Amino acid sequence: MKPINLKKLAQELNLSVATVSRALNDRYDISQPTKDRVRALANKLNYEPNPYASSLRRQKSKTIGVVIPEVANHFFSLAINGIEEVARHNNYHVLIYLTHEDYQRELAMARLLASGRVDGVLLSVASESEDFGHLEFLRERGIPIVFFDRVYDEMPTAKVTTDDYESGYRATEHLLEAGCRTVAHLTVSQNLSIGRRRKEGYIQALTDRGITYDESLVLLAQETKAQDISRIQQLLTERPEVDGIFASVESQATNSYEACRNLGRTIPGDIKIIGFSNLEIASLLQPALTTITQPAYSIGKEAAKILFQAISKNRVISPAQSLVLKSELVVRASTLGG
Amino acid sequence: MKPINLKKLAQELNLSVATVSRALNDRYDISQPTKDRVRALANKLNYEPNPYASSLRRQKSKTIGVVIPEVANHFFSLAINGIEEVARHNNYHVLIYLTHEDYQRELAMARLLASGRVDGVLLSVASESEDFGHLEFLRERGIPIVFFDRVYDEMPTAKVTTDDYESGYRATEHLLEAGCRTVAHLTVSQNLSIGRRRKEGYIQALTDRGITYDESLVLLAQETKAQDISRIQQLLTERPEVDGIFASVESQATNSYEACRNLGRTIPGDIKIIGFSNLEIASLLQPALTTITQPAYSIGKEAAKILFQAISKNRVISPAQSLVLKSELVVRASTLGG
DNA sequence: TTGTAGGCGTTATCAA
DNA sequence: TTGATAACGCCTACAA
Repeated sequence: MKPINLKKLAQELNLSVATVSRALNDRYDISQPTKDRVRALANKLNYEPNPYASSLRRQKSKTIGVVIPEVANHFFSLAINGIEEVARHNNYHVLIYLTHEDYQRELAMARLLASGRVDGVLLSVASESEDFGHLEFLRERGIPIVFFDRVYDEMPTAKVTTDDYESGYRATEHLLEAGCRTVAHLTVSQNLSIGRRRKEGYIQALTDRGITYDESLVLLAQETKAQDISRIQQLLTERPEVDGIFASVESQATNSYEACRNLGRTIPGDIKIIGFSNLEIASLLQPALTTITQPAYSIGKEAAKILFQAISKNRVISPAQSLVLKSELVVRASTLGG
Repeated sequence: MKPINLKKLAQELNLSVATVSRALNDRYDISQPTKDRVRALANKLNYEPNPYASSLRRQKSKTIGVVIPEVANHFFSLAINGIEEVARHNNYHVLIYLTHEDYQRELAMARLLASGRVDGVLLSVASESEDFGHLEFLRERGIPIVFFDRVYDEMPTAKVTTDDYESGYRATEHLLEAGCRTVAHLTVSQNLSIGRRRKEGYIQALTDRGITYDESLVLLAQETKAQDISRIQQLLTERPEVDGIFASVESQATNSYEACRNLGRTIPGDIKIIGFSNLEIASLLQPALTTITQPAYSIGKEAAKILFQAISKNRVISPAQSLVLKSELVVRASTLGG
């Protein structure tokens, strides 16, 4: 069955297509009786306007694009929740794109989005990303972009992030105060803003306590989980003095647990662990994991709000609209004692 | 800057719009030199065709809709990974809709999708759902639907599910073999196919061992996590003989952990727990959680494949295309001993 | 091999 | 208050 369209409604009602369209859009220049008649029939026939015809004519897609590295990750899925809520509230649709941390895919997706398919983009950059020419291209095409969590610092648009530097500092400080002397740092690509800032906080916290920063204690996440675990084990073996681990991403915290278990190291006895994490069940781990928890849902929500402001007012987004939300340190058993 | 369109390319090249269009679509009736010229300019100007104009004309949206109860859930986010992979492979875009288990939202989303916005729908039903008239409506409009995991049994279309009955049976059997005498069952709305089947497996496993099914040992998930935990505690307190819990959804397994902790019950000593779960870190819990793990990624992938077959061949989907994948029982510490 | 013209369904402009 | 018409950008008969 073909979907019903304006023409059919108009025929049935002996009205012009234009009148039917205006009636359905509740225009002031259509009489109430006509509106009622039109709406009655539209309801009866389950009329739904063709969104693409409408988009073409109005030059509005009523759709936003969300580009993220992955979805099987608590941080991003909570952020999507926030985004979806705001989008629905604005009667917008949400297209989702996963880069899988691949810069080439991010490039390709930017191209796809430059065609008018979306009215705006929310993006968290892939760790392999290099520059942001592809995103400048989007902006030139008039498509506003708001970054969340992982940003290109230099790009002049709004970014919704957390206090990564401070959180990195606090995490490290917390380990040191718990009695750690040698703190390893597991982080992500230093191309990423979050990777750099969290590490800077780590370094500063060490420095403030007179500990020299030792680059060989820093590990970057690899391709696979198995690789990561094995490299952590290698580090812990080669550097037996390591008694604290600050993981910059959730996966590296749990990888550290596995590495410790494999090596027979106890947590927090031998090694204390803290990690950025949005795991709901951090408290059920053995031992319960001390976390830096980001307000993931709010990040998504606020980023979307900024985007929709720009879309509805048709204004360029200014970097001044950026927001920095606070993460929370939740102390649990994995950093106890000392 | 306005996006470039066919007309501008045509002007620049002194060709007709039609020729440019055909050249870009690599039609046989355009000379190679012309194709080369057109492509060169299109590349230079970063031309991207307007997808909505194209959709309108071709009556194809190159987009599918994914409707799920929530995204902050390992099962669904892994399924999305599978779906996205297949979609990208087919050069399709993915719209995502979250019902938050609300039937009204599922209704509203079905309406939105009936307008030609998508060429097909992948759906996992909301627990509050009642009937599927809204989805039949979609099908009548020519939009194919494939269900995954949570299905409307009666609707004549393909469903990709897991062996829920058998898994429920095995989970219960496993607890009994580990020495449990009184097994509680935490499940979801019995409107849901998965809720019913898993419970049937539970009942049958009990019956086969001569244990009478006791309805008061079955708890349905509530609105909030706090409510769920408190009801589990209430059950464990009123029925101190309960020595095993079979949780039909991930959240209820971890809720059970919290309830036991709050009551000072030890796992697996006092109570053994098994749960459906896609938690990667089930093994890091205290104690490690025995799980029934669904092939979430494959479920998403297979469901998407069936959908794209129907879309590309323009054929109605038959229930005969349904697939039942196997879940895996992974025994860990939470059901040890006996 | 290329161009002309019409239409996909909707909305905006102008006229009645 | 309503109708006729053109246009959004693209694709495809049909014509040349």
